[in-house]
Amino acid sequence: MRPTVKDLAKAAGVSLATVDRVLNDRPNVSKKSARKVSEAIERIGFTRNLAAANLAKNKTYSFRFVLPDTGDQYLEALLRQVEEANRTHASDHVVVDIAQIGVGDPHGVANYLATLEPDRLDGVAIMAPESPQVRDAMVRLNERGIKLVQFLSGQEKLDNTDFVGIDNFAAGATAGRIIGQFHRQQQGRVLIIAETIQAQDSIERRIGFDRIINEKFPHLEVLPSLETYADPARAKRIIERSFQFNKDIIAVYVLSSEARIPIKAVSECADLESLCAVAHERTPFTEEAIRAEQLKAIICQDPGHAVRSAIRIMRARTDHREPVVSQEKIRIEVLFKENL
Amino acid sequence: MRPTVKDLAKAAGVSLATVDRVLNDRPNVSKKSARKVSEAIERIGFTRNLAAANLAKNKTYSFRFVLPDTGDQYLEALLRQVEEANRTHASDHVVVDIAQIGVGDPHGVANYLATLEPDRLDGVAIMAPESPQVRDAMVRLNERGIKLVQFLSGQEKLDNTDFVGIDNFAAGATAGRIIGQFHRQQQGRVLIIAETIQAQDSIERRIGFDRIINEKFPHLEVLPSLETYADPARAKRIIERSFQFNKDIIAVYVLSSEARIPIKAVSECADLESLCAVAHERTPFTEEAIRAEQLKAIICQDPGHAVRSAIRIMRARTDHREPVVSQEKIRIEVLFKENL
DNA sequence: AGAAAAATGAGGTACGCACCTCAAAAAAGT
DNA sequence: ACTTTTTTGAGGTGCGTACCTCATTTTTCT
Repeated sequence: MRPTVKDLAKAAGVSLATVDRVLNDRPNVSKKSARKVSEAIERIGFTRNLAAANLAKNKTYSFRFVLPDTGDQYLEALLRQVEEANRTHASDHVVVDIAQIGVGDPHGVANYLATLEPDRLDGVAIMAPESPQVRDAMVRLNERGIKLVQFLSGQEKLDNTDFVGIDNFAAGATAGRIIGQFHRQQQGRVLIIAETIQAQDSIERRIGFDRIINEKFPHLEVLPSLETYADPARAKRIIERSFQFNKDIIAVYVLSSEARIPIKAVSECADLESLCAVAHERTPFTEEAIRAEQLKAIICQDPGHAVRSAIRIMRARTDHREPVVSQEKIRIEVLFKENL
Repeated sequence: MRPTVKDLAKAAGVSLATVDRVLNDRPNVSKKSARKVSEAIERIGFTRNLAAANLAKNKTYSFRFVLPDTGDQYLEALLRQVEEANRTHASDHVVVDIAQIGVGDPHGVANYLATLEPDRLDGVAIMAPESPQVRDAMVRLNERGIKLVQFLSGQEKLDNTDFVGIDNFAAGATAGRIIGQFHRQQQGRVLIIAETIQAQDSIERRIGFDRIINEKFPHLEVLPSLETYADPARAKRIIERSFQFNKDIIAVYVLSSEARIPIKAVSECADLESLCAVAHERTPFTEEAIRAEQLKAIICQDPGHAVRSAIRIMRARTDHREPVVSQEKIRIEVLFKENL
């Protein structure tokens, strides 16, 4: 049988009340008693029954995902996953909700974070671009005791803060590997398209991509990144011009998570099927495109896994447990038509 | 607040005892009362607090993984994952253990399964090759009330039984896609190696592989499967002969989960780096090989995810809940050097 | 109508823990 | 040695559920 607090009290030679004081950091415990208890914990291998503890505390975990208010398909998938997680965890006394915020306005995000109170919220998973204000607000959130997860976003990693997401250098390198291997003997140029290259993740992917192409596939020439600014007309214009000036484009790599605009623009001025196009994130659009062999590969991170991982981490932190590292590592998935 | 049994009793207009009788399938309940209770459950959205229930029942879940006793690296990884899961779930009143059985002997496996008692074991995850005896023993396990998961194995899927693993047709097709795309304009032959083609998963992978090569990359010729029977000397002999008779082998696909023997044999009679070699499962060996670019891609299923998934499913079934389908789907992962 | 059977309600105990009070003991300060 | 402060122990209550007993009511059967 697993030892209980009673066994622990007996083993430590103190009363239940003292054990309780030690376990829950209550005042008025002598060093000697504290030591006796911790020693006994080690000796008999006591672990608190979290279910019983939460029952007694009548605790419900409350977590929030702070996400951008853009409307792209990847974000929609995330929203769905959060809602699903909320449903499936409801029986677990875990409540998850969403706040969508204009991430274009770092000040607004910071203000929002400043309003969050630790008595009503246990943890926050934040997806927002790097910015000093937000960064600062996050540090202060942490200080107020709200557990923090940097979620899928191209932020610099804070100390003592968990991160859920992929290594974007590696993701870019993977794209480079695929495009390179598909064109081992064929010379040509690679078109790179991003929504904006201000985004940290796009920058990192680009670096990873360039590195492997230069090193392993130097017969390919990587063009400067085009920026669509999420504007279809602009995308069409600049991509069309690129194809005019570069007749030997043989591959396309879309850095950003919203592939729809760039891929549509490319399809209007080139024969997409004969190009080797690689994009990020599985969305209805990219899925359709890979089925039609317009995209040759998709590099993605499973949003469901990401959401669940963030929740598990916030929960572990709230319980003062360590998250299980191996489970929380988000893999860089590569999808072809066959393993969708 | 979440409704409790008390709220439920009040809402149904019956006593706590009657609610208890309904919830726990105890006798002596009139149809009318049963109906009143179930109606109230719907109306107020009652869900049993599982944590409290398990506390009251003092329940520990007990699950067992029945695995082959072969010593290959993939199996070792599985064993490690099960042990890790056992550690991390210990605080959850979940105990997981392992039985390793000579799967070469279906009779032995069936006998073993017959000894398992439902009062000491809640669920079993079985990894064993297809065989009528085993199949039968599994059905009877199910009848005795032990929850069953078909685990990563090339068995025909039983009705009313959960399966954890990948679609091997799709896995083979993915291998075909990779090899095909890497050699779009280059003619040549593809060497296929299996431990034995009796194994259901090897058969399925081969079919999936052939299908896509024939359809999309007909300039590649797929050779008949070689069988190593896990014997390095034999592997070397037959592979050497294959390379002698077929000078234009440009790719190698290893069907089985143990890639070490075939890949080593190939490396001794051909220049592995210049071939496009694809294998299954991430093991220390395949990882090393892909780092050295001897393997170009690995197709795998995350053993950690598989183990955790099996446990979650067995647990859900024991609680009479439905598993969360989306979370339990095992992805076909594709690894390159860059996204290891 | 009466007896037997079935259904119901009221109440208690337990699970492992958190949190509370109050009296008693031990330690610290004067 | 005395008072004050700190520490300790004993005990209780509640979280939401399972499981048990027993008396009482309702239904069913003859």
